[in-house]
Amino acid sequence: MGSAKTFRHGQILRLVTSERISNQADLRRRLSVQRLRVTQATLSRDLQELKLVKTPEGYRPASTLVEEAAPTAALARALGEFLLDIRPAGNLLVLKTPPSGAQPLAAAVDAAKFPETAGTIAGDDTVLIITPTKRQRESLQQKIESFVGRPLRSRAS
Amino acid sequence: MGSAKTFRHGQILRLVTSERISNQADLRRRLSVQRLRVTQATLSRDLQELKLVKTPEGYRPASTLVEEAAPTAALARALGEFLLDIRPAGNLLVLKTPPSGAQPLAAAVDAAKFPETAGTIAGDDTVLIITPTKRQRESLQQKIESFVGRPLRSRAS
DNA sequence: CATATGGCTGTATTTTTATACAGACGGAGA
DNA sequence: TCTCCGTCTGTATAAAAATACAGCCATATG
Repeated sequence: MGSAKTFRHGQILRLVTSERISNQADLRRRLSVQRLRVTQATLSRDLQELKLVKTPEGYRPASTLVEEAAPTAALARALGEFLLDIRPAGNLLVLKTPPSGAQPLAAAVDAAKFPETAGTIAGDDTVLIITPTKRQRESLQQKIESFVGRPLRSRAS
Repeated sequence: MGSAKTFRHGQILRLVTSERISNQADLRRRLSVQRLRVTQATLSRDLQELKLVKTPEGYRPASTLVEEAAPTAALARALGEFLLDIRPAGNLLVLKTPPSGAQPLAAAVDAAKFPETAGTIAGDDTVLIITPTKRQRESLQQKIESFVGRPLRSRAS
């Protein structure tokens, strides 16, 4: 008998793909229905070996975690990659990027769906963000700056 | 001041994408370097809001978890999708699939690298698995059947 | 056969994460 | 202004997960 573990792994995979199992005690209960009695410790090891990670929706194979992350994650990446400068101007916010960086950055800003943005326009190395009021521009600017972890060139008001 | 949380989220995203952070206490330490002092409880909430999940390689945005799962996970899926019947024959194991299902199923079997398999041959709707001995075929068959959660058509010996 | 080795598991415990609860704060409206 | 509400956070605790350690069993080796 050396296939008990393999068998159990198969059952675990079936269970987690077919129903929502939110913790190891849960998994243990489901398995015991199938005459598989093991301890939580063993399941902890099993889940690691199967590369299943715990998500709010239960355990998932790492590969199928294709759901969208919070859009802010993409924005943080885009800002880190493209943002050179922030230039506020009344109710407008101008973001400078390297050549051809504006489009992807603007896309990320759009995806973040900030309530302050009335609209964005992207050129080649410039993104223009339009907000209804100066106050909202300040709010948005503050948020965007919070995503940037390094100093920018200038930010004269 | 309502952007403290947003700022912290940005910093967290930067941290987890740039370095390997293996638990919340760790994250807490890194943040405190940046003058951000919060408790573990807050970080637990933050990570949930940012949809970051804990993996052996640190916290990751759910979307970028593109690494390969354990090959058995892929096999379980492939079996669920393609396997119609298991037909043992001495030291051979024949898997029947729907039309054009054999190639992907065989690929998954190969990837699983069972020690019993001497080789596999895939036609259009048939996978032939060759094992050195009948005993090994039985072992492999048992494993494969363990991955299947539903009854199959026949399995006459 | 006797001993050694490695894989697998359970027990007991530690470590990590989630949450119940309450307080602080700011904004909206009377 | 005062009160109500909702958001955010900390404290304390509960819940969940990981792991140190030991034992068991099967196989390998002399």
